[in-house]
Amino acid sequence: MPSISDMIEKFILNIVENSEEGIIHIQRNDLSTRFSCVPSQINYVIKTRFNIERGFLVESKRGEGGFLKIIKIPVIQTKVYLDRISVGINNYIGSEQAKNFLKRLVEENIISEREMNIIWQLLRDESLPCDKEEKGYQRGKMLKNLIGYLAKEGGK
Amino acid sequence: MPSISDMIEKFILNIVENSEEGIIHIQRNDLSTRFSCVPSQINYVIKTRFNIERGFLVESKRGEGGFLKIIKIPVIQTKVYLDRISVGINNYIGSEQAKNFLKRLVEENIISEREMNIIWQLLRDESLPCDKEEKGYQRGKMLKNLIGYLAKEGGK
DNA sequence: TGAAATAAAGTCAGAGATGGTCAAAGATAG
DNA sequence: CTATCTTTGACCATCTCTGACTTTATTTCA
Repeated sequence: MPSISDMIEKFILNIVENSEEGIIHIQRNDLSTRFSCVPSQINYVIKTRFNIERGFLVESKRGEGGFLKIIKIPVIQTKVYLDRISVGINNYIGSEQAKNFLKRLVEENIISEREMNIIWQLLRDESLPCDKEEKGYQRGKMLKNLIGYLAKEGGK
Repeated sequence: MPSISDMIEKFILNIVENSEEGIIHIQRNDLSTRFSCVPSQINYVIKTRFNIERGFLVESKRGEGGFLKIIKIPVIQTKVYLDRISVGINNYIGSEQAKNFLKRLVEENIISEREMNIIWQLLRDESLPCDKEEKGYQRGKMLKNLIGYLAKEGGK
């Protein structure tokens, strides 16, 4: 017996697969009404099924005209990057580890030197004014979303 | 479904883009009548979409013959622009404000579209898992460091 | 000429419309 | 029986829309 979350997943997946660009906009309240569940269950589905590891990027907007934007990215490519930086969910990424990862991306022609420098400016210690633990956690999130984008756009 | 504000934005943008000098005069009441909204919603659109971060100046006149004058700021020297927006970056930077800065950097030819997307992945809400106040503070730091780098390296 | 009327535009706080987070309770698989 | 997955609801954050009140400029007319 599939759970409601499974059905919601299928529903969204179907829309994504049938979209031109692999990019769709949906509304959280629409979905929760359609499946007679609380709105936050949609967040649960997003978090567990439409994450980077499964090959999706998600952005959203609140207020009138709000939406969830779900972007499908090539999951194989993503997995390769994720494995390489060894970032599991919620993993800590130190600044050295991040720098090394970026350097490898440059060596492999996935990002340019300049892009590496730009990224570095955003995730070096001085740009994250919080304690060490949190810095690492944030770098993890930041790099995951970056990886998602790179997997979708390809190297440059 | 785009919000009314989004449609008003598009409408104004279209007029600006099709103007000779990037300078237009419109009337607040005209717009609010056309879009069946209260006049103050036009102020809201102006404030959130035609602000300095996005590269616009707005002047106005009240009374008989009143108008809104919307000016698209022309591209200027990279260094001058970076110095200028550096001043605008205070402690707290919301995600919309950050996005506006980035869009403008693209228009100024200081960063590429791809670089904008990369940067966006690193400072959007979903990449900064902390509370609101801290997100804003961190974006400020991140952007300051980024601008410092760009000022040194020059546009691309 | 100067006060009153008229015709814009500006401000701001609050209501409305979405989406997000988190922890606890409930369900299920091994 | 226990670990994991799902469901729920209370509370939070963000974006948009509205209306009452204010400010400024022009016109009218005594």
